[in-house]
Amino acid sequence: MAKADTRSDFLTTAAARGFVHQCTDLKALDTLLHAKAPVTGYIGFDCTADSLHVGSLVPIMLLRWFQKTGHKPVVLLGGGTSKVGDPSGKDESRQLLSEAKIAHNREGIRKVFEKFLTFGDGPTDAIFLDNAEWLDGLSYIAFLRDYGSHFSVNRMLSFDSVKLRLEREHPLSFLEFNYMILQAYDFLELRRRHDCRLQMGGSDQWGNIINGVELGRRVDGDELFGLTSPLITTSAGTKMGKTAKGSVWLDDDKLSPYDYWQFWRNTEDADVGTFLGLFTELPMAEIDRLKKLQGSELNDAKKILADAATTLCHGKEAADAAAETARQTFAGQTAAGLPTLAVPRAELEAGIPAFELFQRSGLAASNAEARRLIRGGGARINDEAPAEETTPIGVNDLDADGVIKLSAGKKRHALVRVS
RNA sequence: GGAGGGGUGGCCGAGCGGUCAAAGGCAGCAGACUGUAAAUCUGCCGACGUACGUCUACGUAGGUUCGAAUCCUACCCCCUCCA
Repeated sequence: MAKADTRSDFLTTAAARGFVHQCTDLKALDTLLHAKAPVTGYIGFDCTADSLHVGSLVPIMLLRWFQKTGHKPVVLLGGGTSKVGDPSGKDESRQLLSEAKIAHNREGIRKVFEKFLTFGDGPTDAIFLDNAEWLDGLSYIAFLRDYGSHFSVNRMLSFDSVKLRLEREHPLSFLEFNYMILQAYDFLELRRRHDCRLQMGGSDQWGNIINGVELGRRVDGDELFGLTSPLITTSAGTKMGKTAKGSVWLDDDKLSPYDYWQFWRNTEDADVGTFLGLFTELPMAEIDRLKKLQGSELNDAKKILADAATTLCHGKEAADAAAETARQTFAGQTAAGLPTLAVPRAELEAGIPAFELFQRSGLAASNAEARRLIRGGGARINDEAPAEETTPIGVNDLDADGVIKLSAGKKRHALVRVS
């Protein structure tokens, strides 16, 4: 990694924390960032879902550092390119999204960003842009004539994003093939409209980014820069950001702060140091100390990671509550902060079969799955295994606080209350 | 437009008239071991029913057959080569 002699705050910090993978011209970029007060830089985000998950956290944090070190971040939402679909790294063609869906997604994503960046009109305030603004109005012939000659198909075919698809004989439509051209054009527009000089992104965006850098140079004679971050996988080699419940969303409507906290708490040993650098703002000296912890002591580092990451995303209060819920739960107590299922008193008086309760609480996806869970010995009701799948659970099982605690394995818990 | 190959469960991938809810792998869930870690081992892994069971599922729609993922017909989609 480029630890070299950078002088700018931004590159020095970004490199030390593990954000830097490749740069088009590290020296020149460093000089620019060091010399000029706010430089404008951007990262593009898809509008393919109505929220973002931890998979996008690296670029989000990178923009945050960009802002903190005195520069102006631009969040470019791909309202226009979402209508095309980025083929990078995917074998399947993306589904095309409707306008209404894209608008809905855009708002959800905006909400997430507001937690991580400061927006406004000031010189280093972040701004949101949507590339639909300039892409929607493009006229095909004019565009081809003005920019088409600057793209070499030979070259484009050599980019990994395209090459992979071709080699694996997966279909790549012309529509998708155009994605990189549009992305390159975005950079040009951003330079013209906002004097944006830097595009950042994941390492899978490298090809797309250099296209933009080159287009800017050829058309406007600008010196533009590209910077990519490593693609983060867990040390087990799997893509990060999946749990039992699916994606790890950054929106508390989609994933509770408690589950978010748990996600970080369950980080593999080998990833703790990397994650602390990327996903927290703890000083590097502290991180160096934490990642040296051995064996079970690393659990303390994981808690710090979970606290810090959850605070960034959901605020201090929610992080503390999540930590407390976790502490109680794993100390064998019944914590009030767990997900709760409300059941009418009459139903509880009649008794509900154990398997049904697990299904309704969300701990099992179907009755059949709940039954398997019980049969396999993974289910607990108030910390005791139910005798049978159908054992009726009722008012007698309520504890002193009026709740029944359900557990699926050691980590997944839920409460039942009378409504 | 012509010739050939192909579309199977979350993914990859076998099956090619019954013994197929469909091999195997990956992913996932649970158990053991641990440190709410990793690795390893074990069990589970379409839905619904306590259960012999029922329903849904092998691109789509029909057909042949006692019986089809497997055969036939039409259609849709993908790939390769030719024009």
